[in-house]
Amino acid sequence: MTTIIDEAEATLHRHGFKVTPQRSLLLQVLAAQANYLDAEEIYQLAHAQDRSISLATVYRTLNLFAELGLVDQRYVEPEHRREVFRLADGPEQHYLTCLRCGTRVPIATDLLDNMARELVRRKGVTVTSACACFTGYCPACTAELRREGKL
Amino acid sequence: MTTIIDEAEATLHRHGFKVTPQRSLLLQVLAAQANYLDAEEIYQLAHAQDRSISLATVYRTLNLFAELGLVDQRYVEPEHRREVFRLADGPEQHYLTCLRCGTRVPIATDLLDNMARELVRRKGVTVTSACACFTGYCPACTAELRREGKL
DNA sequence: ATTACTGCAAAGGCTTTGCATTGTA
DNA sequence: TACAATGCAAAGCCTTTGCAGTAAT
Repeated sequence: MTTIIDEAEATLHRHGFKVTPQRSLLLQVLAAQANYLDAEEIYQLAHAQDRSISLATVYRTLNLFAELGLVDQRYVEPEHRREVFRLADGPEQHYLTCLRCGTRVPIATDLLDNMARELVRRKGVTVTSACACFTGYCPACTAELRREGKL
Repeated sequence: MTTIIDEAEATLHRHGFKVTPQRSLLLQVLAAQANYLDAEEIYQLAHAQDRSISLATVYRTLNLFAELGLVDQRYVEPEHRREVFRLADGPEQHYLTCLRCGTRVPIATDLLDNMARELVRRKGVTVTSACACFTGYCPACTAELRREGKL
């Protein structure tokens, strides 16, 4: 059985890139995560397993992976300045970030797909990628704030 | 008749902030623009009218305006790292940025509103702000690329 | 043996901040 | 007059890059 990691390494190979220990390690780290992580977080996780890996390599590798379509490279609220990455396994995920507790609530992708489709229909444009970031309150905090009469 | 600028200055005053020439100038610059501008662009426009204004003041002022709700502070593709600002006059505007010619195609706000509403209905969250950035091709480039058989 | 990849440290781009000065209220 | 706001320059934060050494194919 071929894993995502195997496939990714095959992609590297197919494009003439070398499969280095650092790249394998980063694939392994990414494969173990469901959520988007920033470069620093990815670096920390990798560094814990290989003390010699550098942040520069993490950045270079993530950018390479993004070019090859192996990872989604995005921005999310509220740290909108920082890039986050996730292994491209399934459809891109979008979130609402809770202002109160920081939770990231996933947004059903069909909502965004519908929006993109409608946009294409109405305007005659082509959509190649979309980024939707919502800020607000998660269900738990919404309920709590309502209880406190603050919403 | 009270202008947007008058109202903004009244807001400043009401919150105990001083109405300085720099703030008035920036309001004037922003009021003359329909689109989102980045800090540097705003600085250039202001600087043309007042050689002594500094970029630091532009940043501080824009952040203050954002806190007071006087401007929308956003990120747009493909310069997603750079903040852009626009006087908060009417609903927030979202765009699809054309990869080929750089045009920004406005996205009908009802699409995003619908999405936010559906999100609230399905998940029980509260949405306080939304950011949608689409990347792709504008209608003209979409048509051209189709003609060239590249789409 | 090549040529790409890595680590390190320095630089880059955008934004913020410390401090002395200026100017509004 | 008092305190906020400004300009300047330096620092901060995230990311990229030059270079010499290292390693994958």
